[in-house]
Amino acid sequence: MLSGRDRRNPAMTDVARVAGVSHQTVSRVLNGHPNVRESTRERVLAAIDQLAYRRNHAARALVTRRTETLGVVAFDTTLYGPASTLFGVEQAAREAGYFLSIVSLKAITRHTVDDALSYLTGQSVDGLIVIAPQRQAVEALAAVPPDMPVVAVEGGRAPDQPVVCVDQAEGAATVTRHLLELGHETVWHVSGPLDWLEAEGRLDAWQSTLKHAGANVPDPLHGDWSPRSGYEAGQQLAGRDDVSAVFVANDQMALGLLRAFREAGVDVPGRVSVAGFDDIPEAEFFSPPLTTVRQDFAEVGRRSISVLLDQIGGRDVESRRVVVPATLVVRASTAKPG
Amino acid sequence: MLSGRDRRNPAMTDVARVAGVSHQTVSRVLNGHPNVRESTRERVLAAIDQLAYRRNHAARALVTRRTETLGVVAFDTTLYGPASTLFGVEQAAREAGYFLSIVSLKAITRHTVDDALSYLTGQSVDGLIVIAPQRQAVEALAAVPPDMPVVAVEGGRAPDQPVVCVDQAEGAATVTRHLLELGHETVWHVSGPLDWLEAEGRLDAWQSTLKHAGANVPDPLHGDWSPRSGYEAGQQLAGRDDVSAVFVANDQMALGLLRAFREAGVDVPGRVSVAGFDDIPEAEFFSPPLTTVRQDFAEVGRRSISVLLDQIGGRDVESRRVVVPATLVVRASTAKPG
DNA sequence: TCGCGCATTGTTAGCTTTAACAGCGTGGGT
DNA sequence: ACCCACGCTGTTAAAGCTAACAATGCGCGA
Repeated sequence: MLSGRDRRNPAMTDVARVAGVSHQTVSRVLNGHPNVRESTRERVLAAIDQLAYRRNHAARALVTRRTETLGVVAFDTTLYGPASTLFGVEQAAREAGYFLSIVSLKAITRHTVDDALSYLTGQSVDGLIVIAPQRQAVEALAAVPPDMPVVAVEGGRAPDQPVVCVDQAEGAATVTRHLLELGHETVWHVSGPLDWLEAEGRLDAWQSTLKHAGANVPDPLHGDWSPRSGYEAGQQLAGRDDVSAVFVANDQMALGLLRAFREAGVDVPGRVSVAGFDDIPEAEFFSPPLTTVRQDFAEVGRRSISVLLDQIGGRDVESRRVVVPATLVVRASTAKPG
Repeated sequence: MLSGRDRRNPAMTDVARVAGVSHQTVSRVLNGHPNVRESTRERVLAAIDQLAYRRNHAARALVTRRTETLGVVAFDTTLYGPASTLFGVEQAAREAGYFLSIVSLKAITRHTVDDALSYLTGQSVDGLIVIAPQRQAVEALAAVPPDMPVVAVEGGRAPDQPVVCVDQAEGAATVTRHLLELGHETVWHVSGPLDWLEAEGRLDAWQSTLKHAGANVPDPLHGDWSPRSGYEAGQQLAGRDDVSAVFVANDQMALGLLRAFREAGVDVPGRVSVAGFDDIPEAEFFSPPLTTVRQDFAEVGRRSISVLLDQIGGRDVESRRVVVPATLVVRASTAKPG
C-alpha cells in the first residue's frame, strides 16, 4: 500500500525467497522470537533491508486482532487546554508505539460523542481516550462496549471508567486562598459554562474555600470561556465598589475582564486583584501579567496513555482515578487590597 | 477487536447465515453494488442490525490495499495556527470518510520529519498531509515515495508537491499598505523565525510593499513567535522616536510588544500603531484591540483534503498550488500618526 | 419449444500475516 | 545402539474481506 495501487509491495514471502528461508522464519525475526540462528537472522535482516520491506499492518491486524491504534475523541482542539492535552497524549502514544486516530468535535452532545465513539470502535482501535470535559461526554461513555479499554480525561467522577484529570479543586482552592491571604474580604468568581466539569470543579472549590474561611460568598457570574464573555462579566463587576478580588475560571476570560476593567478605569491590581486559570503562554504578557493556575497537560497526556495501556495489557488498573496537581503561578495581577 | 481479545466479533459469514444468503451478497449490500434484489437487501440489513455487525477494517484494507486513513504530520499543535489548521483538516477528512492518523512534532528537523513520514507510510496511509511551515519540512518531503499522494500545507513553494497555503504575501502587503495609507512614513517589522516560510513570506511582502511605496525600509527585528520575543522587540522599539507604526508577524508577539510599549509609556495607537497577524481569539481583547490579518484555517484544511483526495482518486490535480486569501481586520491598535 | 440475455446469487481464490504443529538433525543418557 | 529432548526450520490453516468467475432462473423472441 505504501507505494500504492499498481505495483505490489514486497511481502514476507519475497523476503523469504531472497534470504533462502521460509516466510515464517522472517516473521520470527521480525517479532523477535528466540530460536532463530544468528546467521539466519542476519540473512533475513539483510534481505529486508535490500527489498525495503515493511510489514503489512492490515494483515497483521487481521490475524492478531490488534491494530496498535488508539482512538481519541476531543472537543474543540483549537482551545489551549484541549490542544495541549492532545499534544501530550500524542507524544506518549507514539513513544509507546501506538498510532493515534483522532476525532475532534465541534460540539459535544450525546449524539456527536456516540457517533465519534462508534466511528472509532468501527475502526477497531485497541483503546479509547476521551477528552471529556463535559457531562454529556461522560454520559456517552456508558455506551462503549464493556471490553473496550477507555480512559476519560478531565472526566470528573465518571462512574465506571478510569479517569485522569488535573486537580481542579486544589487549583481553584489555592488561588482563592491566595487572594484571601492577601487580605481581600472575599473573592468574586466568573465561572465557565456549568455543563463543563472543570467549570463546576473550580466553582465548587472556590465556594467551599470561601465558606471554610468564613468569607461571604458572592453570586458567581457565568461565562463561556471566551474573552468576550469575560469582557461582559468585567463590565458588570467594574460597576460595583464591593469587588476587590476576582477569580476568573480561565485566562481567556480573564483577558476580556482585564480589558473591561481598563476601559472602566478600574486599576488592576491597585483597585481589584484578578486571577485566572490555565496559564496560557500569553498570560505572562497580559497587562498586568496574570496570576493564574498552571495545569500540566503533558503529564495528563502521559498518565492517560499509561492507564490505558495498563488496561489493554490486562494489568490491574490500581488507580482508577489519577489526579495531576495544579500549581499557582503568582504574577502582577494580584496584590493586597488598596 | 472492537469487543476484544476473547469473544469473536460477528463476521460477514455470520450475517450471511442469519440472512440466508452468501457472504458475498452481504458484501454487495455493504458496498452498495447494484443488482441486489430489494427484499434481499432488506433481509441483509436486518441481519446486520440484529448482530450489530461491523465490517472489519483490517481485512478490507488487506484486500483492497486502501486503508481509508490519511496521515498528518504537524508541528507544535499547541500553537493557534497549527491547531486550527489541524482542526480544519480533521473535519474535512472525516466528512470525506477518511480516518486521520496524526504525528505532532516538538521540533522540525530533516530527521524528525523523515521519521514521522516513514512512521506513517509504514502504517500504509492512503495519503499524507504535511503541515510544513519550515523549510526543513518541505525538504524532507522529497523523501516520500513518488506514488504516495502528498499535500504540503503552508509549504511555500515546495518544488514538486501540491501546496495549499494562506496568501501570506497579500496579507502582509495589505496590512503594510493599511499603515502607510493612515499616513505613517514607514512601517517597522518584527518578523518570525526566518526558517519559517510564513515568516519569510510576510517579511518579503512587507519589504516590497514599502519599496513600492517609496518608503524607507527599516531593519527588521526578529522574534520566535513567542510573546516574550515580542516583548523584547518592543523594548528595543520603545526607545526610538522614529517608530510610528509596527507590523508584528503574529498576534502573540504583538501582545508582548504591546506590553513593552505600555511599560515604557508608549501609547498605542496614539504614539505608535501596531498590527499583528493571525487574528487569534484573544486579539480582539488586547489593550487596545489589535488590528491584524485573519487566516481562514478551516478553509485551508478543507482545500488540503480536497487536493489530496483528488490525487488519491487519480484525478488531475489542476491546481498544484492553492492559495487561500487573508483578510485585514482593522481594530483600535492602528490610527493616523499623532 | 428452445435458446439467449439479463438480473441475481453463489463459489473460489487470494490479499498478508501469525499460530499451531510437524519435521529433522544433534547430542546425551541408558 | 536406541530413544528422547531440544534447537531450529518448514508447512498448513486461519483471520475476514473483495474480485472474478460460475451458476441459476426467468422472460421473451424465434
